[in-house]
Amino acid sequence: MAASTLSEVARLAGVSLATASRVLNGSSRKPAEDIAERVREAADKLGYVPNAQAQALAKSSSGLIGLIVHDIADPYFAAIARGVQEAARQQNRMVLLASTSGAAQDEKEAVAAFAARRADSIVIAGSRSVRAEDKQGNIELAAELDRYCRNGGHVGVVGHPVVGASTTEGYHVVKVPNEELAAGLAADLAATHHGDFLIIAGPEGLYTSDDRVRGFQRGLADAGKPAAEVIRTGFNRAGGYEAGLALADRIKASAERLCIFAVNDVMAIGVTAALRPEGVWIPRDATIAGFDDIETLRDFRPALSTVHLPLEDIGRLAAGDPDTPPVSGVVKLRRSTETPVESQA
Amino acid sequence: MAASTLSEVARLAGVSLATASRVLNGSSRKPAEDIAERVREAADKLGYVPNAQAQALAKSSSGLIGLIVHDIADPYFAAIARGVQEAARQQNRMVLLASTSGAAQDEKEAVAAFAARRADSIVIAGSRSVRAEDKQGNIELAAELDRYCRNGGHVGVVGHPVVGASTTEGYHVVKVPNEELAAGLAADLAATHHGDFLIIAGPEGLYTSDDRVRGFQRGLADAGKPAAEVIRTGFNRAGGYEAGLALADRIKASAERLCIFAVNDVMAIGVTAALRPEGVWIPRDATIAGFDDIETLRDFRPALSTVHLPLEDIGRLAAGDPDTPPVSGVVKLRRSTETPVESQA
DNA sequence: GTCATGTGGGAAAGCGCATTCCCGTTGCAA
DNA sequence: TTGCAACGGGAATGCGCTTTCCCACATGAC
Repeated sequence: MAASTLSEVARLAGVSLATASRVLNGSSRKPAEDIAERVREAADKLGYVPNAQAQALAKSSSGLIGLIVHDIADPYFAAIARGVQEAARQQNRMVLLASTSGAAQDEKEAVAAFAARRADSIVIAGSRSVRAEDKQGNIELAAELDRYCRNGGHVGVVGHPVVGASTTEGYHVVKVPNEELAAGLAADLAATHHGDFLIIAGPEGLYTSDDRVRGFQRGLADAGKPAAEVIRTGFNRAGGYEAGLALADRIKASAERLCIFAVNDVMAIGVTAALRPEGVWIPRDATIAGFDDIETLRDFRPALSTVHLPLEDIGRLAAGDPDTPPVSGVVKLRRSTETPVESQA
Repeated sequence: MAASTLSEVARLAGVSLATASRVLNGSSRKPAEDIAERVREAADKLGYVPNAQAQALAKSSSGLIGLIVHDIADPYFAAIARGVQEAARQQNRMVLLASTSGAAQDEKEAVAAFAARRADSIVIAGSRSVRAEDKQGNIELAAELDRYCRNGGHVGVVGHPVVGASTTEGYHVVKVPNEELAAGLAADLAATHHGDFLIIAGPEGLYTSDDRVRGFQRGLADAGKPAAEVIRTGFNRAGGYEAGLALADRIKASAERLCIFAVNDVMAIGVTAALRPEGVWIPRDATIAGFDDIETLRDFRPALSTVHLPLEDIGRLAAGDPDTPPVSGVVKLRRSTETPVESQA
């Protein structure tokens, strides 16, 4: 049994298709109340559910908003997704999800799929990359996006413009002041930490990571500190863990406390997790700060110093919500970078 | 400029609509290679992207799979969402997301919206509830689902059947052995813990919570222990936090260590977070176990004893992936329920 | 050479709906 | 009473595509 159609409803109510349509879906023309009532009754009796596909086809507007993330189970993206979801809800739309694990090629396919579904707008979260292996993918992605925009689509990108995208109509970037905030974090840390700094970053070419590294270094420089050494690894917990493992001996051997900046929270957690079984305690033997202020991680101990980012707002902004304030982060210094009492003075 | 259509492609290639369709979208009839090539070239030149809406309308199959969660930012749901997403990818579909914060009324609307989009199948994650205030909502939800199934839709529900749903064709439940696993957890804990047990549960009527409570009590009984006191609170971190606050004094006053079972991990984390500033240390002053084994929480210290649930698999199963093994959880005893050395013997 | 068979392309009929015309009614002013 | 505008309902068209049906042609066997 297929779902009942509008024409069935119209027939049962004894009215024309047009009238039934006008009654059931908001039209500017309002049929008389008695007729409307008859139509509604008929629809109710048949359990009529309008076919959104057909509506979309007829009106050429799908009520869909596409969301592209690396991994929906990553709390960073999940938080953004929540914001997008909320904005969609307000706009009376639904969100279409695509996970791509960050490959530009996959993202291109996702954009094409969204375009095929005639999504009203597309949100791309997740860091852009200029790595060589992504070059071809980036070009194709940019072309696909460009085409989508020219066909009237709206695109919201979190963080950085898609590499090579010519800024066309309907394309907007939610800027995240990664560099400034990282600089701020460095400044705050430099105020109390007197030893070396070390940065655990994602792979080179990842914009978000690179921005944060640059900002942090600038902050250090402004504070009159020497540049920090940079270790490159995966942009996730596993990457942090690995780096932590590699670092343990060095920390234990050194007399001075090291201040580690991991370019995102989950990496910082990974570092901490690797260091702990090695007997390296935070903040006693080393201090560490992250970035993002992931909600699920706030109960970690030692509480992680980080930079708070309004991820939900970012999602809302990218989804085109006009009432959301612009992105502004806040440095949160917590226990993980506290200077222990015995080493003060 | 609207996207180019199939008929434009056909015209440019000098073939009929039918032929173009057969070339570009998998049909059983394969046009001759030279013609096919011409069509593909034309499509390429025009940047043709098939209109999935129109395709869906014509073949009455949308390639959409709807996912209903309470909150996509909750790591539990995010993990399930990842599984659903993967299954969708394998089936060459896209997932449509809806967050409802658990209200049956909202879920009903989400189902209706999915039905309107002619989603091929719907996955409902999140706990069902028999609370009085959800009664009406549940009835409507069941009716909506029933209608959707009769119209040929497939529904996968995580955990428990929707209250009042008559098991129709196309309706399947991914059973999660909450009760058995909770019993297993209780048995394992009872083997080493000799004091009282206490359960921090979600609101009464929430199936998942109730099952875990019942299972835990049964496990205690089987081990010859008296039933645990049950505290009811919110099924989230805030609920756990509140309960922890209320519990702190009692724990401090008591000479005996209490073993707390929070019915999910985030609640357990909430409890721990509330207890910590009160000077109550886990596992020294009390032990605690959770449920779900949320990935993001695995780096918490003390490591949380819990029951591992294959959340991604659950998502995959609910999305109708046939290759996924059935759900089986595992009790994970970790540091949070370890008996400290000084109190042994 | 004829007819059955098969092959491959095209015309056309929808899929379910919104919307533009079109036309019969009604209300009101002149 | 007539004329005109405003109103409200219906027929028909089209959104972009799939698919059935039909037909022209080529091929083979007899």
